[in-house]
Formats: sequence, C-alpha cells, structure tokens
Amino acid sequence: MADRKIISFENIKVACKNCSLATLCLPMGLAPEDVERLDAIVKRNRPLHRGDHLFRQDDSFHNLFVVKTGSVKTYAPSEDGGEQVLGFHLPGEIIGLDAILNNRHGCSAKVLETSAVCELPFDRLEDLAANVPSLQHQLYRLMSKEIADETHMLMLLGKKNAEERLAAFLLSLSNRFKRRGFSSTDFYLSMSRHEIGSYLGLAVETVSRLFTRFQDEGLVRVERKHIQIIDREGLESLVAGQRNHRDQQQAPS
Amino acid sequence: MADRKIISFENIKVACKNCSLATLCLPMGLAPEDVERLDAIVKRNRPLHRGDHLFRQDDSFHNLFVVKTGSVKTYAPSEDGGEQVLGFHLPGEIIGLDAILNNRHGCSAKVLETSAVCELPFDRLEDLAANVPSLQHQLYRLMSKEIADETHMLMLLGKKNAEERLAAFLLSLSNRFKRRGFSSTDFYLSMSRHEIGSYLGLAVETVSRLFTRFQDEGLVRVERKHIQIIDREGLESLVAGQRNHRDQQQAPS
DNA sequence: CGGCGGAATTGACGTGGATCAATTACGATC
DNA sequence: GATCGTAATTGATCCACGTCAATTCCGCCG
Repeated sequence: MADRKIISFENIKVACKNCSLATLCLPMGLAPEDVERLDAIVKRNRPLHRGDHLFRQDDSFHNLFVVKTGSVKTYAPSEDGGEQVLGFHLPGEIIGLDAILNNRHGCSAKVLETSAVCELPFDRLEDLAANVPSLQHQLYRLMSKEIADETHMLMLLGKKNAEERLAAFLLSLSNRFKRRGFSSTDFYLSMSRHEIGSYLGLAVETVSRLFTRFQDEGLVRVERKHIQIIDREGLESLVAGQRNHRDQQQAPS
Repeated sequence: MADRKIISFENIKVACKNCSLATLCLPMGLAPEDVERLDAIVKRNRPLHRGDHLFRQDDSFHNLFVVKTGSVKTYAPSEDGGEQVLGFHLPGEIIGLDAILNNRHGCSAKVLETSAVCELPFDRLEDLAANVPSLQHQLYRLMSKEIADETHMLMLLGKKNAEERLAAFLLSLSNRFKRRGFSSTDFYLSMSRHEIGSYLGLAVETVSRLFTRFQDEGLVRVERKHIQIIDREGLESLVAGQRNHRDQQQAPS
C-alpha cells in the first residue's frame, strides 16, 4: 500500500489531448470532442522495463499498442532460439496491426528500454471508428503508412548493399527522432548491434565494421550506443547509392 | 458502333454476388444486401492488356483496384530506367492500399497479361464502410493481411538464401492458385525471370540457374513459363531451411 | 575494486551469388 | 518461313559479406 503510494508518480497518465504525440498518433486530425471519446478507451499502464513483452507470437489479439516513451522491437522468434527483428518502434508508433487478420499476433514485441505504452482495445476502437469518420480515416492512414513503410524496407533489403542499408537506417532514426522533438544529430541507440544486423539482414560484424568505416569517413561519430550525425548529406548520397549495382536493366514493356 | 457491338462481350460484368472471387475479396463475410451496396460502387472496366498501367508512381489516388482475372505487378521505377518489383497480384488481390496515406500512389502497377480489374473509388468505399461494420472490418482485415504478407517477405529477404527464396516464391504461387481454383501443381508464370529476380532480390542468372537446379533435383519440372510442382514437400523443406545460416544466435534478454 | 559475461570490435578466410560474356531459344512481324 | 529482338540459359570470374576466431571493452555484482 505504502509501496503503491511511493511509486504512484509512475501512474501519471497523460490524456491524449495533452499528449505531446497527439500530432503523430491516432488523435491526429480529430476534433477535440472525438479525442475525448478516443481517450475514454485508451488504457495507460505503468512503465514497462527492458525485456518485458507487450505480446508474444501466437498470443490472441485484443489490443493495439502505441509507444508513448522509450522504444520497442518486434521480432519473429524461430524454434532454435534465433530471431529476426522486424521493426523498431518509437513514440507515437502503433504496434500490432498485422494481428487484425487472424486475431492472433504474428510476431513478438519486446521493450528495449524502460518505456510507457498505451493500449487500445481493438474492438472498441473499431466501434468508435464506425461512428467517427475522421478516426476511421486516420486508422486507414496509419495502416497505409505501415504498408508503405514495409514496402520501403523491402526495397532496402531487395537491392541495397550493406552500407546503403546502414546509412538508411541511421537517417530513418534521425528523421523519426526529429519529428518527436529530439535531436536529429545526436542520439542513443536502444538496440544492440546484433539487433540492427538482424533488422537489416546483415551480420553483426558487418554492422560493426560499417560503423567504424562511417566514422573514419567523417560521416558520423560513434561511441558505443551514442551516435552523432556529422555529415547528413554524405549519408544521404550513400543511400541514393551512386554505387548501386543490381538490376539497372530495362524492364520489358 | 458496330465495332462496339462486336466486342461487347468484353463488357460482360459479373456482379460481386456472382463473382467466383467473392470469398477472397472484399465481399467476404458480408450479408447479401451489403454485397449489393458494395456492388453499386464498383466500376468494372473492359479487359486491360499486357503492359497497360493501372496507375503510375506519384499519380493521385482515387481508386483501389482488385484483380478479377489475369495478373498485375507493382513496382518502384528508378530514375535510370531500372525497377524494383514489389509484388505480383492474382485474382481477388487488392492493389493500392499504400496510397491512402498521402493520396498518392507510391508505386506503379502494370498488367502482366490480359486481365480484368475492378475499380473501387476509395472515398465512396470509406463512406460505405462507415455504415456497414462488416465491410469496415473486412477492410481492416485486408490491410492487415497486406502488412502480414509484407512482413513475411521481409523475413524472406532478410535471412533466406537464394534457393529458399525461390522455393518460397513457387510455393506461394502454388497456394494462391489453389485457393483460386486453379491447379496448384501445374501453372504458367506470367512474369519474366528478370521480374522474379527483382522481386526476390536476386540476379536473373541466379533465378535461371536455380530453376535448372530444382529441375535436376526433381523438385519441379520447368519448361520456360510452364511450371509443374513435382515434389512439394521437398520445396517446403527447402523453405524451412535446414541449411539456414545467418543469425542463429541467442538474443539478449 | 576485482572478476565475470555478454557486446563489440578487429582480423583472416571462405563462399554464395553478382557480374561479365557468349550462346541459344523463342516469339513477333512481315 | 526468314529475320530480328528480347528472354533465358550456361560458363567463368570476382568480390561483398558471412563465418570463424581472438581480443578488448564495458556494465554488473559481490
């Protein structure tokens, strides 16, 4: 009891309308009274800690999750203990949309650092969306964004080499931090080299070597998890890939 | 006029309720009267021919497209005339969901063979969905499926080698043909080796060599575009990837 | 403060698949 | 049926990146 009181500050729950993420998250584009209605179905839990799961593959699906602070990775575990990282999720990003299809989660989601996460019961959200066209539209938009983002990732994995992939990854993080009001040039990675490699389809050693190479070339400053972007344009021209190889031929009519 | 009459058989337009795809497509799970309402907003065009575009990258977005017969590829063109194939779409599959976000198509869509395609004005569909919960739900499901499919593809590109990718591709086609009432063991490819390679992140030559290898190993019979699956289980065990390499290590807690 | 264990780095080496280069096989057109 | 252009196959070579192995670094805990 006393205990509960002491840590009660953890329970401070920011209403959607006061949340700094309102312009990236579901409330985007909603009228104030609709934000209130959305607010009424959001569950806000106490912070989770590194290693906690939001859900595991094959869990039955009830809620979508939105990162409020911290970061989360989604991944597909494989029998043999290995895993394929599918995504890293920053504040304002929605997790679980792939589970609507079968009412079952197709991947696992694990917290990378102490994080706050909002929970949205999907059936209630769906009901509300049917009555609030702008919310319905925003849901479609968010799902569309998820599709577009994954398409972008497919292109990265399909035809970019290792350095183009890592450069794109760093720029993606940089841009997302910026939108969230953090520095776009100075940030900390919450994931390991191993996880970055898994996400980008590269070996850990390759990731490590590229970080040192990028640093030697004056593109970034790397100190363990601490990243500083020194030459953003340099990274961008890497991604654009002057040195792009595969598949430059003409397609058939 | 006479002309129009002569080819008028092309204009035979199957209503959704009579369409053989009703159980895979948007009408899935809708009550008959709701199918009628959906039917009312569907535009059915005359068949398109090989090379015709449904839309091009950066076109403004108005309609979703559903393949009725034939096949369509989506791809991202690059300045230099190259392209990255993003997907192959068979009857009953929806195209254009990634465009909802910005009201602009993020990729191009081109018909691979003579094909019939239904067109759905998205704004009218959205309005209808707001009034027909089962349609709204079906739309969420279809978008969720798109996300889950792309996730699956990310895993393929992220950690599978060339033969695992091609085996998975063949099995995917086989399964999709089966659901559509076609043979799952004997079919024709509507796309070129080059397009397969682009889709799978492989060089044309690699695709070609793998086809011959698979044939030599008695997994399939290949004769140009004509494919016969001889040993489905063999292909499946390839995909499962006994010989799987990358990333079998333990993840951190 | 010292010792332990996982994470990261660095180096040496091997290989899967890209690239380059011919050759062959089709399909379209007249 | 001859001609041409593109698709597909096949072979030879190369290299980006994975794998293996050793070392260093850092956070953690007694």
